Amino acid sequence: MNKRSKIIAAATKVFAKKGFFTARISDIAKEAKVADGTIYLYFNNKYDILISVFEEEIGKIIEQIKKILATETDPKRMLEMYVTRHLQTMKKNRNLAEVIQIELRQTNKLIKEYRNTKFIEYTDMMADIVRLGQSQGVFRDDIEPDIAKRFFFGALDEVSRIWTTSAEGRYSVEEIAGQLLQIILTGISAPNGRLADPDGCSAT
Amino acid sequence: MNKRSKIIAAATKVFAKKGFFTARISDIAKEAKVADGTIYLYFNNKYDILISVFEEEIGKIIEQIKKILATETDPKRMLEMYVTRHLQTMKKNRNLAEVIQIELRQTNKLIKEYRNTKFIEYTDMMADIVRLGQSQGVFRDDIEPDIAKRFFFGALDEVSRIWTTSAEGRYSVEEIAGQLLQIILTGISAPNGRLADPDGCSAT
Amino acid sequence: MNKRSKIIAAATKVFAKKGFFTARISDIAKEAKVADGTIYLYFNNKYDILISVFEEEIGKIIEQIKKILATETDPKRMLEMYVTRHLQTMKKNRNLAEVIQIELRQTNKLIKEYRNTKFIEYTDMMADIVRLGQSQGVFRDDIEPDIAKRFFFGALDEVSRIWTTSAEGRYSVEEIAGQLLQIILTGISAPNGRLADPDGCSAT
Amino acid sequence: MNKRSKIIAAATKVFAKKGFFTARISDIAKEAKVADGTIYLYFNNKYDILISVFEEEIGKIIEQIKKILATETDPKRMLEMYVTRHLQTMKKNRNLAEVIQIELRQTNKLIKEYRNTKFIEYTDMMADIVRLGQSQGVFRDDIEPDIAKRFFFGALDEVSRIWTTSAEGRYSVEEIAGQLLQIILTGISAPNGRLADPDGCSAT
DNA sequence: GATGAATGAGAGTTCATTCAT
DNA sequence: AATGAATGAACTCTCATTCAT
Repeated sequence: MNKRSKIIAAATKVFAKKGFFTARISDIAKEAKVADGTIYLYFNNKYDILISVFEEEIGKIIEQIKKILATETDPKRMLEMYVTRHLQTMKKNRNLAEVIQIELRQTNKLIKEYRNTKFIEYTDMMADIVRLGQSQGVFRDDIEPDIAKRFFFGALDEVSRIWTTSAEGRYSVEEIAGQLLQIILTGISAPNGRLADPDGCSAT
Repeated sequence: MNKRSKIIAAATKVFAKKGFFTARISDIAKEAKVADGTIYLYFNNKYDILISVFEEEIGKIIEQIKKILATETDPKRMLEMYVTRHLQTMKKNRNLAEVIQIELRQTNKLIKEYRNTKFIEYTDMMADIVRLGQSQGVFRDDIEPDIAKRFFFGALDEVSRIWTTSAEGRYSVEEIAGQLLQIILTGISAPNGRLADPDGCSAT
Repeated sequence: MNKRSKIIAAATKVFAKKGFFTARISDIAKEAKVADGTIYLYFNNKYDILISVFEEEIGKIIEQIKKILATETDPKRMLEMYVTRHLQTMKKNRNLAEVIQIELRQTNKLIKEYRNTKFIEYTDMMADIVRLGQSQGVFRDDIEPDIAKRFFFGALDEVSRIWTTSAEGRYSVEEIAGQLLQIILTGISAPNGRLADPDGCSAT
Repeated sequence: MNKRSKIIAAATKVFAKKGFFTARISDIAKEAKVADGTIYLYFNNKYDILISVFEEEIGKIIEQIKKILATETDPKRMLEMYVTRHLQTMKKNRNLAEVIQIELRQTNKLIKEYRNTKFIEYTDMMADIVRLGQSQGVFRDDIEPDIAKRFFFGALDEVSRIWTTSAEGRYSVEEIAGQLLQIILTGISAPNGRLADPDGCSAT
């Protein structure tokens, strides 16, 4: 594992634990087992590390989900995969989950010139699935894909905090994903469409 | 307007604009038109200001929504009111929206001993509405209220960012609320129940 | 008791407990049961309070000792009275003892222009006793009164810390005074003079 | 000279000149020709600097005096050496003298948990000399060594202020030491003992 | 490339002092 | 005369960043 990757991994862990501002460069250096100065051979400054964590780690998820979605054409199944995969990743890699949740909202304030394109790409995938479903007539036409993507991402993001907040961490990914999909799929399916959910109201 | 309220208002504005960490005490003081030291007559430290902003401002929303909900008994209408009111407040008071979104996730890291009870109270109101609907048979029984509350709050919170992010700020509260309720209500209504939405699948 | 005296008393107590720098004006105000601002009706600033404590409290001791010494003409007895009285006062009024010990050395650094005349007056009384004894032939001629006064005051001052330091506080004023006088009187008495101490070496 | 020593030296000088509280960290940094932050690489905080100055500088004196005393067995000569050496050091290193005089009394108030062990060690050396003399029958038995050590240290400490106070700085170490030893040795010598001082009353 | 000691700007907080009431 | 809320200058300490080795 090269130094850069080691630093990214260390930064993810430290940012998750302490938050961007409270984290010190020396914390990251210690975690990565390099000298403080070494970090500046690979990154311009503290913000650059944050952005890199984002881009690289979210980049990985995007690749994974893209690959999975490529094997599927049914919008409902695609949505199911997206949701399940997201929750799986977040449960497994809680540090990343924390970093996304915490820092996502900070970044624009910190670095005005930075457009978080990777993240936009990630949520836009969901909007695309919605559009696909609408064009096939399986999703309601009266849903705005750009609102829906926020709606779904927000729901996913907040729900996945369930594993970092201690209280209700007992739920499995499957349970959570099931509940979410229940609501989402029922909610956006075209009224006369065929629901993925066999409990749906399509049976006459 | 008393000094304390002036400082709370100024802090809300400054935190919203700059984020908690980037905001300087002197920024808040200048905004509130008081001396730096005056702030410490009303608050113990910077974190205390943050917590106070939260408690007081969310407290107000809770009061408002409680009052509204008291006039209504139909769970679907209650959910509608909750959603609409939340979005209205957030659109009107964008600073508060920002502070909630940005800082909500930071607070636990900063002040370990702080349990954000007001916020929990706020989201628990939604879990209660879901439970009420289930007991009346109008909401699906297979929805976990504690997961649903996260789902809905996350969706609401993320969706309301639409007004701070410049791009798609064109949507009105009514449009957004309509979209959300469309999905939510269809998604959680009992399959055999009568949907508020006339386009529902109940017609055989 | 008038306000000014109340403040002086409070300041003595607070300075003794916390030291001049660590003491806050509001501490003194609270102790004196007056408002912070009231203090500035009687004193120019914090340093002024310190100086006043000195002048007034040491002033009292000077008066007392002057009165006592007036009744006596034997230099040895006078020295005895000075020593005993000093130790008695310091044991009884530990706050004052602390203030003298702590602040005496600070004052010149704080206020360059301030000459602690009262204190000089106090120690000069001892030099005068020595001179008197020398003129009467009961004290050695080879002792410099100006060195001796420092010697004796330093010894007295340090010894009286015994009551503030917890360890060896068991000694009574009489014991300590006895020990000191033993050394001092034997030490400065004229070799051929008649010692107050019967164990002296005058017996041929 | 390493950085730590440079800072200690600078701090001694600055504390002596301004006193602990009035001294600013930046004064010490400037005097030591390092950056403010550098100080915190070697010391935890301002108090830590003060304590270190003490421990290190008094430590040096202890070593020196220990070495000298090791060459001597006569208690009277030992006392003479202690006194002379102390005064020599204080005259030469006036800054240290000031720091000891000023700060010695403050430290306990500042840092409750701090026991100034080095200092206690230093004064206890004097008590030991007294005990040794008593066991050899050359010092009076009726002197309490723990009171005597305070007596002598207080006298020494106050007397050495003579060189910082401008007025009577004309005296040489030898003169002052002579005067002190005159009083001390005469004062504590056993009545029937042979005095070091040939002018003593032993000659019949 | 790698190190980590050194830097110094900057921020939170305190508290002596003021002044409107 | 008395109050105490308000002020704002000043200080300690932190930590991102640099650079000589």
